[in-house]
Amino acid sequence: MSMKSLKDLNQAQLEATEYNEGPHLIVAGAGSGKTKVLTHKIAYLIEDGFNPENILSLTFTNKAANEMKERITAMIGVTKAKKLWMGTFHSILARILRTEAESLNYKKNFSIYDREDSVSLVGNVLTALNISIDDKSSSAIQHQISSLKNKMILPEEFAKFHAETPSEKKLAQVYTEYNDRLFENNSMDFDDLLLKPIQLFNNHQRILAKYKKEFKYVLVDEFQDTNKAQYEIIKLFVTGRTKLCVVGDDAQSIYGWRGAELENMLNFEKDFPKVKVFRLEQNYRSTKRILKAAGSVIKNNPGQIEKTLWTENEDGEMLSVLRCTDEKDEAFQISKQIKKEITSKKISLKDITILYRINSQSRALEEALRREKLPYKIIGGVEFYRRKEVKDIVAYLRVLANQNDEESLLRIMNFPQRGIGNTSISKMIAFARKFDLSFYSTMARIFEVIEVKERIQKNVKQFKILLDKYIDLQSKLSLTELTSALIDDLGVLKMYKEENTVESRQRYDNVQELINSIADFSKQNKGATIDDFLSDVSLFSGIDSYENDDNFITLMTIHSSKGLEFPVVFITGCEEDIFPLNKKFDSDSQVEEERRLFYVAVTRAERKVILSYARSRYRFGEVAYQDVSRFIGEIDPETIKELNNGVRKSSSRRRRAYYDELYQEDFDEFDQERRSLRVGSRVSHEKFGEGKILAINGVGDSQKISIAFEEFGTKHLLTKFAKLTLI
DNA sequence: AATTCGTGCATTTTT
DNA sequence: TGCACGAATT
Repeated sequence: MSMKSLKDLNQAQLEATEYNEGPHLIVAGAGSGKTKVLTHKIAYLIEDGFNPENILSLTFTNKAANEMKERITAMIGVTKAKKLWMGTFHSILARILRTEAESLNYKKNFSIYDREDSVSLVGNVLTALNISIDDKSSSAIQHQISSLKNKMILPEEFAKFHAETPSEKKLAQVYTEYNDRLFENNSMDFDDLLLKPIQLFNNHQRILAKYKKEFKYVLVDEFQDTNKAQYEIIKLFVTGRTKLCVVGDDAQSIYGWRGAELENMLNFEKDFPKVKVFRLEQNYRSTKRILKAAGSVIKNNPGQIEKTLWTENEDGEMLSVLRCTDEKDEAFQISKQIKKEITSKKISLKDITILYRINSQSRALEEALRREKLPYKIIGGVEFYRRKEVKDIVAYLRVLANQNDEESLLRIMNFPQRGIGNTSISKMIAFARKFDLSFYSTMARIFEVIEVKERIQKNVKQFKILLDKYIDLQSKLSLTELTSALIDDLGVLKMYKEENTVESRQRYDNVQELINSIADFSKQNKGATIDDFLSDVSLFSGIDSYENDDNFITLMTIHSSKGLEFPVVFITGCEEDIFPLNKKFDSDSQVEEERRLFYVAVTRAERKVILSYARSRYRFGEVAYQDVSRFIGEIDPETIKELNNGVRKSSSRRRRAYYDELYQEDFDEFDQERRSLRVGSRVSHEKFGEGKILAINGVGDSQKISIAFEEFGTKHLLTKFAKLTLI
């Protein structure tokens, strides 16, 4: 072993790093250093003489890929590191697809539709076919289509073998048309980026052979989250001679809803005989208490890969629970706790994260943090590249790159307003379909579309001239110059400035920011084309932009938090119907996935976990009364305590600033209830008579209470059944 | 064709 | 609650 750096690996990590024979699976528990193993493995291989361009390393987020690239660059230098094939499944395959597009009868400048684009295309298809399916939204139908694609069921197969009921038959029709339109638009959706390569490789053995020869070592991170198509691709690349290393944790599989098949991991040993399995079980992140709590919850899931996560870290603090009246109170109490943490314990804001199950929970939290003047950053939510003004400009770039991209073209027809309304557009679409033309070609022949008013025909003509000018300029200007000139020509900045509202100023800034980000991209990626930039934009996700440099509290969904760690973690909304979500309709397997999500949330924490739940919450426009999450009940009572006994009284003046009188009543009632449960209170029990509370352990239904009764001695009772009255 | 107003509906999670 | 979409109005 030549590398010094291998010294800081533990025995299990070292064995996994050094093993480079046949297919192997590394079962890596939370915080067990799997990224370290992956990066060391790659660096070690290259030092050993392996060609970096023969290594394919696949991750799920760009962020994970970038992080690995950085670490490897630090170890082996930028020249070699740059040659690695390293990225998300989607971005690597998009790259391959651009190279091989012709073999699929696509042009290499194809557009990539994100979810929003796909939904809008589905909407257009529904209108065109004049179909509705059980009153489902286009977004629901898009999701169904996406699920089919994830299972690798193509339109023909679905129509032939799976579509039986009338709704299914209609779905088949929509699915078929949707896919045809994608092809005509020279566009692919996210799922196509996985499906098309499979088609490509199956139909062109020579192309497959080329990549098989290239990829001599394939590494896959977050293997538990691969779907059927991704697994298929891995299998295509890997033959007897290829080396394959997959890393994952079945306990952290949280993308079942997106088609991830945990079975890929559980059955890995069946698909690849003579597989060698390594386990990373030592956790370096969390305290003993946190691991115990997380373990006590996840053990309620059957059928896991056997492993025991342990740590040499200290016991640590108890996990704590904040019981709150409603979502506003929850946000307020969390702010209070944060202030306490930063003043008393030298914890800075960037050490703290607030996690939630659904994005809509962030609103109340944001409001409270703003009021308390606590700086925060939201990861995900409405992302920069998904904002209307940004998407509008991006749509222009897409049309410049790919004139067949009808979705983008329709988006900008009347942006900025040039008097081409829906009526005229519908007429043009009708014309295009009738003569089997693309929308763009129809624009060239606008004077033949006699249904459109003459004045508007001229506007269309003008618009076409503008587009052609920039299509031509593409080859003469840099991407940054092109975009700046275009934005200038469109006059959008001027438009936003003149509007001069809070919103328009924001839009102004965002468009400026887009120009900056293009300049930045061009600098980072010398020689990159407009297609490269557009690929990047489509495949960008909120978490990719996360950097923990500035001093902010981080807010995000639990899904986004995967792979990250923070000293202090707040897990909010621990209520039935939020977390786990939709308990009424959930199958066991869905609850199990929610439980794994809970496990992910808890194991993000290094030192402290604070769970919160609200007794009531505004949902669907009305107050819903919430039950405590079953997951809180599953946590080992020895690791958890309630935090906010008596918090309310001292803060009543503060509270008034937050709540109207209606809430006030509720609080006082709540105080009464809390007071009866305090340690030291005297209580009376039906059978055992009077006594004094010695201790309260746990929360919710599993809460236990110890009482020293005068005549019957000390008893440990479940609070739920004890029927105690305060004396 | 654009603006304004009102109704109804929605909430997972994301590459 | 608040957003998106459709009808009504200018």
